[in-house]
Amino acid sequence: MTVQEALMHAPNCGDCPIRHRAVCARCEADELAALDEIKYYRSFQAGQTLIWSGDRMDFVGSVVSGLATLSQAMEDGRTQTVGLLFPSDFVGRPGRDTAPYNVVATTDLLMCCFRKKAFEGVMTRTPNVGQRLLEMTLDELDAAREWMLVLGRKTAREKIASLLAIVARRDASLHLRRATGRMVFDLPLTREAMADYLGLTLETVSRQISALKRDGVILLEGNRHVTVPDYNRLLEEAGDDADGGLPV
Amino acid sequence: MTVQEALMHAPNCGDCPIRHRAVCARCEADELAALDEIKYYRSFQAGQTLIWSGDRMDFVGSVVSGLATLSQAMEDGRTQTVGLLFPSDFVGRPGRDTAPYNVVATTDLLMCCFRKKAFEGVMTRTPNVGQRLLEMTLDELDAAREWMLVLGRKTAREKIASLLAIVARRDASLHLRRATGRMVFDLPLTREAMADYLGLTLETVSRQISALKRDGVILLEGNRHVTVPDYNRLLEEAGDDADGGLPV
DNA sequence: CCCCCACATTGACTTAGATCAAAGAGCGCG
DNA sequence: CGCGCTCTTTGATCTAAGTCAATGTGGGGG
Repeated sequence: MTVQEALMHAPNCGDCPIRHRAVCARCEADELAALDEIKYYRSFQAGQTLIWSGDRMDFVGSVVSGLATLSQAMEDGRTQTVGLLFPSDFVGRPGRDTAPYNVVATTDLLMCCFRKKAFEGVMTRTPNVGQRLLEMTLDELDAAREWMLVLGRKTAREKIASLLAIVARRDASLHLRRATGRMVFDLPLTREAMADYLGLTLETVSRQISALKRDGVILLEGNRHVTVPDYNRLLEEAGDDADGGLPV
Repeated sequence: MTVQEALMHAPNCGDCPIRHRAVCARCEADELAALDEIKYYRSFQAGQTLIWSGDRMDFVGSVVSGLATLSQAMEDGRTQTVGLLFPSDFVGRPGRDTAPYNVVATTDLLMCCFRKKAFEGVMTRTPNVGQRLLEMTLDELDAAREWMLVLGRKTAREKIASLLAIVARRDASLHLRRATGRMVFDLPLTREAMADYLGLTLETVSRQISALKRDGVILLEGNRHVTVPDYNRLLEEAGDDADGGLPV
């Protein structure tokens, strides 16, 4: 039985893999109980769109496992991914009722959801949820601004390295490891999804990944399985100073 | 006596030009009094750096008049502006004590400041301040993501048009007008500052402004004074649908 | 087991914007 | 009032990344 199945069938906040990082991280036992009462799990398949921009949003929730993207499109079809939603990240906005972005699962995805109305109720009654949400929102704002530097000023090679560094860091954090030295992880994105996040074409993504492989910055096994022999080298390639960007 | 001088000498929250949009917007009389007691004004000259990235931040505050930029730099000198701070926008983050970005005045600037400790105290006691701050932070997150689309996917011409549209919109909002039809305003940024926000070089900014002028999308008097004959035309040039981007 | 099909790579060529270089133009100060 | 400084415009050339076009490839279903 996978973690997903376990949670779908016998959900228990105490055992939840994102308990210590999600919107509920600061909750006391009674607050957790209030959330527990209104929560429900939903799973989505890779490629599925959870929410369309402009849709009425009647739930909010946390990513438990898998990866989703937030994206924006122009009328002519140009697309920009504006955020990656890793496990523990929060989806939705209490107080707004139409979704400003498309939310798309790029891998199979498990979400811990709350009806929006009910969540808003809990939020007004339990300050720890609202405070944690403010904190997470401020972190997301930092991440968005960090990414503005990537989009506005970095070269294609630096962009790829920056994305790999983020995925490596979040993967490590999920396994309670520090981001350092040799790291191994799976890329939860296709080349096209990477291009959409990096403001590049998929051809350029492919070429730069080949170049990083050629130069020994990364090793690939298949298209998705990545080994980074030296995380600091990767950060250098990303144009970050070696202690690197945002703290997790 | 200018608004600035009036505020410096006889500050009164009731008369404040940003009272209805700033972090204090939702405050009741008693909450306002609490903020009033700990507030003080500071003014800065165009070009002055208010805060250096990495500095200890011991105050937070609101822009009352003028414009500041938030920017990030790479070691090799590449710079990206990650946010514009218009009147009513908030600077600083309760709960963090080192500044993540440079804050630079691009025009003469008046700020309504609070010592961070004192502000944090007010925040825990008056829910309306914290809630308003969450709301403003979520709006800033939307703005940052909107800008990611601009940086990642728009052409130089569309980028310039997008920036002009934002400045026009914020200027209108400050004067309690709707953004529509003919609009006249001053650009609070040099070509270089525009380039830093748009992920372009200043030469490209200059060329594209000349092109927009040639095509009648804007009229210029001197380098800073802009007339937009038709705001919807500008939005089209920005690649936005005509009802346009973020609500103010 | 092997065939498909979506995903990925690679190559040849084009182009938007960067870079390098040289004039203009507004304005604050002596 | 005109000197000098900063900001801006414009031109010529270069280049990173985009576009168009084949060609590989690996993993899930028949």
